Amino acid sequence: MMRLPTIRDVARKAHVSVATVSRVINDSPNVRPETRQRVLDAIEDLNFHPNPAAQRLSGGKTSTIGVIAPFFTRPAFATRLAGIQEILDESKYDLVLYSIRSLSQLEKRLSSLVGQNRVDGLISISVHIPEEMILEGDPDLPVVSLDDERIKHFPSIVIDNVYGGQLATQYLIDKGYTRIGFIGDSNDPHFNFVSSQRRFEGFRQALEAKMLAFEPQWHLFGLHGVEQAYRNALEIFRLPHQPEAIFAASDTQAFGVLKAAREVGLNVPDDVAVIGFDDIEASEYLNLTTIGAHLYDSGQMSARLLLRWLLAGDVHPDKWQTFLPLEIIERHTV
Amino acid sequence: MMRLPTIRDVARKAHVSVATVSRVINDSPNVRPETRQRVLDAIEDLNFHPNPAAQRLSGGKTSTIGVIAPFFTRPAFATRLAGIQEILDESKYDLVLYSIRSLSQLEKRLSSLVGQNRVDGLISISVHIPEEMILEGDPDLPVVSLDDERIKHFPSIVIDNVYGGQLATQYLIDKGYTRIGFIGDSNDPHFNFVSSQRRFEGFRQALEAKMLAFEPQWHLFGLHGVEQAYRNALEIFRLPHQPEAIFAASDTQAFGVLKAAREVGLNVPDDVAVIGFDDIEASEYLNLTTIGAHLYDSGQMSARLLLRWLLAGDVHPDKWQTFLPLEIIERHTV
DNA sequence: CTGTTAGCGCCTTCAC
DNA sequence: GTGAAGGCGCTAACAG
Repeated sequence: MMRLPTIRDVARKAHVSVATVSRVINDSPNVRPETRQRVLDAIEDLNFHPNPAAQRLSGGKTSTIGVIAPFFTRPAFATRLAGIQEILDESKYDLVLYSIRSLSQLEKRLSSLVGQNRVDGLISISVHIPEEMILEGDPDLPVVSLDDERIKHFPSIVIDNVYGGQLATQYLIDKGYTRIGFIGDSNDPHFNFVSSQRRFEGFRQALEAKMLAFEPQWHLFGLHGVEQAYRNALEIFRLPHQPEAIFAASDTQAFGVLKAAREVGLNVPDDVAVIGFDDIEASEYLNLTTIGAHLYDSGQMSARLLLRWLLAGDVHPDKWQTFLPLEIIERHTV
Repeated sequence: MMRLPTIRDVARKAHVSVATVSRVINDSPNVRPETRQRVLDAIEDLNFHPNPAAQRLSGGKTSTIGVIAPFFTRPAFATRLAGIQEILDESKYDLVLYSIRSLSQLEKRLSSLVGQNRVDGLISISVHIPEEMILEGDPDLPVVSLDDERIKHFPSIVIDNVYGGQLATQYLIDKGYTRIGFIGDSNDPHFNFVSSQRRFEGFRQALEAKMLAFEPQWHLFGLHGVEQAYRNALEIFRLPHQPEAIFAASDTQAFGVLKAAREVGLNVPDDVAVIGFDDIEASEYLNLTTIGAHLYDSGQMSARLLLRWLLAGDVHPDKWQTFLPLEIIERHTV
């Protein structure tokens, strides 16, 4: 197995200097068309590809974008990642995946990244990155935040969770339900996610606006996941005085509610209506009525934003914070 | 923003040569403990991290593992990827994600990878990589294949789909069902996946072994996905003479069957039983009885295998092909 | 055990 | 428009 061709081999073959070859590789303008063509031919003949490591070392750029995601905790993340992937795939950037399982791991990962010139840019999905670490350690690093309302110093793509909570609740109200329960997250131990709380806020506001009953025993919180939601829903369903509809802070939790309803023999939506939030893939299978959060699109948006930043050198102020459109996906659980 | 410290800065500070610093970085044995410590201290003081690009260029290694996956087509892939991620996360290797959408894109991607020294190793999920491309272009590239029965020249982690098909079918038979239908994939236009066909083969064998009815109109094939499976199942359910149970080649398709059953008012499992294959996450939400294929674990296994290969220089013959254990996950649809 | 030195492959002034 | 030469940060002989 022989040595890969280098820029020098190309230069020799095309009877030019390495500098010229470098120029055509980086399509610098100052090359006569015919020499350029000669070089191109040589490149073709030799099946030459510039060595990325050398380009990185010499140019100071990595052609790499890091994506930080709390991978395993929720299905929505994979969908967003897929959206990012699709966009980066068409670019010259490699996508390297950093998956984290806790805030402390996030910090570790960040300190191994920040100021080390390992990536040209970063996208963080859902986790709230410690902004000071970046501002202090590598203030010029382009970072785009996806799905974190709390971010301050970086451009972001966010869900208006309060509004989303109102939207879901209002939808239930419009459908004629007046006794509405809520199943959401207790404080998240690993990442301090707050979306559930914000959605609950929207829920309350919508009820208040209509002066509807707000029964504490109808609002239960637990660790995120099907299981906890299932248990909490069971508890609610065993109440003597039950709600007619339940708003779950996420689709996953809505599945738990559905499971509980099935178990106690409650028919959905006739006996109890259920609406979720996110519109993950499985929701379609389950015919879950939910709030669509454009997961895949938002991944694409974040990648496009970062790419433009990398290209233009800065981000247009209009794009600093963009709210995702939210929409009701009507299926069969309401 | 000042220059990052280099190996030279460390050398100066520790009063040694760069070679020595390099030695302690790569923990080479030939360094006196006290000098090593001195170097370590200097590294610590300067917060020095070796520049990966330089290491790659100089050492000829990339510290990068490429993962090739048909990302968007099926949920099972994301789960496997997550397993890989977890293992690589603990290693020094970066995981760069290559997602492909067709066989032709796979070839393009491969030719940009093979022989270009861009990755130290490759894991391919579910897609059948054109082995000659690698054998000819970069015979020393470590490649591990995950979930592709057809692979010949590389170590692999595979599902025995025929056996799995038998297992599912046998389970149905044991439960007393004798009239069993099948919903699977027609020929896959993008990737030539064959798992569905193999599972069908197992299905047939199990029926034959028990001399059970094999009704062509009970076996329908379509593009992979909920929708097609749903349509096909509807068709079957409208037959005058219906099966009592249906084996779907994947969980996703089983969801389509469930949806169809609900729609025509068939109760599962009383009127019709349904078993799937894979045990993806959503299956738990849906209480789907299925064949568990250890998706996450298999991702981990493939990563461990590749890591060992990278470390040891070769793979132990015993590990050349490992079949995943398959198990019946009993839930509520049978 | 430690230091010197020559690359790794490419980019980028700076001359011409 | 093109070439020569230095350097990016690190590793790997080769000496000593």
